[in-house]
Amino acid sequence: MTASKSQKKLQKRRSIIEAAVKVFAQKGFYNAKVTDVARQAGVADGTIYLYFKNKDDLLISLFEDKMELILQRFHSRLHEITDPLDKLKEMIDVYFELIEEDKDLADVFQVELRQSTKFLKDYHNEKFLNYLNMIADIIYHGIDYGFFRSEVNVHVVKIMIFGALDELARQWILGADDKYNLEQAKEEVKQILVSGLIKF
Amino acid sequence: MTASKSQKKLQKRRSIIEAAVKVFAQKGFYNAKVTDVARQAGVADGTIYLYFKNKDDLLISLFEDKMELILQRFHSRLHEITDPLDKLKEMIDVYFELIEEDKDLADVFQVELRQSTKFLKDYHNEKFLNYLNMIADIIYHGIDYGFFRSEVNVHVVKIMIFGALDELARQWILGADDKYNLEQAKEEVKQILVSGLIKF
Amino acid sequence: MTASKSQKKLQKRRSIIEAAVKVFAQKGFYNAKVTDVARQAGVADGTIYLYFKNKDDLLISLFEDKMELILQRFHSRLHEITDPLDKLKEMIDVYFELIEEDKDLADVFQVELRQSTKFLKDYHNEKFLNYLNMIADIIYHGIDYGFFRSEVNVHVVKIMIFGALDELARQWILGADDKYNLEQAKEEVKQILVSGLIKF
Amino acid sequence: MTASKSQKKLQKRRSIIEAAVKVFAQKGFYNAKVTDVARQAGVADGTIYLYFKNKDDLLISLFEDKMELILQRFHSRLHEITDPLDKLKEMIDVYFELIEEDKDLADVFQVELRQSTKFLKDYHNEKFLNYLNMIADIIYHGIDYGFFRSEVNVHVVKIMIFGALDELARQWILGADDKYNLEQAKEEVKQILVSGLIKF
DNA sequence: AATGAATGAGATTTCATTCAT
DNA sequence: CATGAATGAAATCTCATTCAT
Repeated sequence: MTASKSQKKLQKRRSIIEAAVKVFAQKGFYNAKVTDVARQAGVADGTIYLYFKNKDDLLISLFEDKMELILQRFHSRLHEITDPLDKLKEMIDVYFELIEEDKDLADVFQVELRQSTKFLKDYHNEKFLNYLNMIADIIYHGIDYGFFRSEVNVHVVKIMIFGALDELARQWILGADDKYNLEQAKEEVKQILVSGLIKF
Repeated sequence: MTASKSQKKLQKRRSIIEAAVKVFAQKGFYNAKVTDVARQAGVADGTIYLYFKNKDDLLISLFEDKMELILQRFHSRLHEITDPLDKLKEMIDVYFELIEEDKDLADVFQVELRQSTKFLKDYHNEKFLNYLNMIADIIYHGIDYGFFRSEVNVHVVKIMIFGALDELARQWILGADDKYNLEQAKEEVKQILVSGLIKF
Repeated sequence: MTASKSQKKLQKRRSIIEAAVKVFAQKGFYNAKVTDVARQAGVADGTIYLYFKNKDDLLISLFEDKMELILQRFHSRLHEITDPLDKLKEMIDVYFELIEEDKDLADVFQVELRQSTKFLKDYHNEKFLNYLNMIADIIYHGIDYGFFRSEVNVHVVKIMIFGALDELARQWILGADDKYNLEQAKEEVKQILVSGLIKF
Repeated sequence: MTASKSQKKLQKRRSIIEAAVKVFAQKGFYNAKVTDVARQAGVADGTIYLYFKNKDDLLISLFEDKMELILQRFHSRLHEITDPLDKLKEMIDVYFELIEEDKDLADVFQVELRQSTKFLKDYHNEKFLNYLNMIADIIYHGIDYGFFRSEVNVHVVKIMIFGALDELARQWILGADDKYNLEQAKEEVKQILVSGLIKF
């Protein structure tokens, strides 16, 4: 009984987060009203506060929950690949898949995630660091296997890669231009990164 | 007389923008109050509204004015360089110089501007496109001179480069980690991009 | 339950309108602060905005609600009278009764409503037209019964009558002079109008 | 020299009042901004305050100046007429002439004048009383000459007449209906008032 | 647990008025 | 005398959060 209750609670918590993703993506965190999220989730305003401490907490929880899922996805798709180049390429594929799959979620990646870093200086953004480290691990793996230049500054490169992918995604989402599709972007990025990292 | 008058007006406009950069960087756009900006600029609240339509307009004006200066800086530093690799490298140098020179401005560009829905979505961002095109021109120049692979998808690459630089800057500004200094980042980025673009 | 709920809402809406009548009459629409109305109604400032879109809407709603009641009063008092002269006289009696009963409401109608440009010009005033038409109907009735001159320009006369009553009410309310009481005014008006309209 | 200076001053004062009439008529006193009046008058904002103590004073001055002119007009047109009926009819003619001549001025009569009565309770509206008394004098004159019923309550009737004319003017100005022209209204009013007042 | 009406602090913005030029 | 940029008090309205039902 307690189990089913907590099951139900989790369910509702999730549906509020889902609503928040949608609303925050559409209006931005600051312009989104708690009422908007409540209406989207089909609950009363007050109900939000039974599941989250306040609006800020909702953003953080949203971020953590979603990031968790994303990290799982990366892990499950990458952990069996041993070839370093394949691993890097697969990571890029998974990234663009995620973007294509859920534009709203992508927006969370693009904008809210950014904010949250600063937003709460105290809040230590562990999930995001895990994400960056996953990229770092791919590079380290490539260096260990002798595919990538050993003098690569992994810390810098992981940020570079994240930034590059991120910005391509943003431009695609904003639809500011239709001069490229994600497929082309994907291939070009792979090409540049592989050439940039590989040892001759 | 008219000249000195409009000179004075421009002066004040500029000082309000300078104040806004400082305040927005410190508190974030949404948490910064118009009063804060006014106090920082040493003017009355109402004065802000003699120079800007509203708070959003202040942010956008800030962006446009500053971007203008930045583009000028890039132009004056790059237009005489003909060697494609030097041109790319110099662009990266200028970029990081700008970041180092004015951390507050960098913060507003990197973080606060991303938060303004209006800015991101509604506002048609000509100055930003000019910036991206400047990067594109450097690549085209390299291709023309036969230094870069001719099949490079310039449109994708310019976004990649922008994103990579941007993210490195943001991470540095947020000071999330002090595992790298800008000097290291600069060199690593040059290395990767040159290797990634160059024709063998 | 839904009924009692909406009952309660209506109750509060009404009490806000009642408070607005009092406050607007006392300070004038433009000088009255929303806070004043809220305090008078015993609610928080924000509550006003749960029931009315804005301050203007409060004034318009006040007018519509009250006018509705007034029209009902006229109707219930006049509809059974068939003698045209009695009908005209009763209308005048009811009018002055209303004024005497609620001086504050009268003031808002006579003075404050005139100030709201929006109200006077933009707002299409159906309720007010109903009111004028009620007067017109009384005249038509008198003409049909052969009591009033058949060549009377009803459209002009209804406005005249409205204006005359209205101004008498206003002067009485403003208390600019205490040279007459409503009773005297009532009789004089009846006398003049009847003599003015009657067929010999 | 002092004379010509004060001549000039009067000129400018008058032009500011003229501007105020236009602006207040268009926007209403409360919605009109001092800047609007200044621009309309072709002077700087601050200049207004060289001629009037404040915005309220501008309204009062406007009212007094205009009322003065109006009273002069009535006087010059009525003082030579001795026949009471002609006098009453001429007054009505002059009234509608004034309305037709200057719609903006009419609006001042219709709306702003109203406000001013309450607007400043302290301010004793002498000019307006003069106006009402002019009407009263016409009635007294008619009674003295034995044309009008001697028991007429002049105080009430003067207000009635003012109200009736006023409302007809307002309805015509607002153009709410084009069901009557001023000519028709004029004749109807004369007819009713004469029949209402006359002694048999 | 859920609701949603009510709260009230607080932010943006306006505009009458002043005063240095 | 005239100007108009600057002021800053003050008002409307919003919205995160609470709490009685």
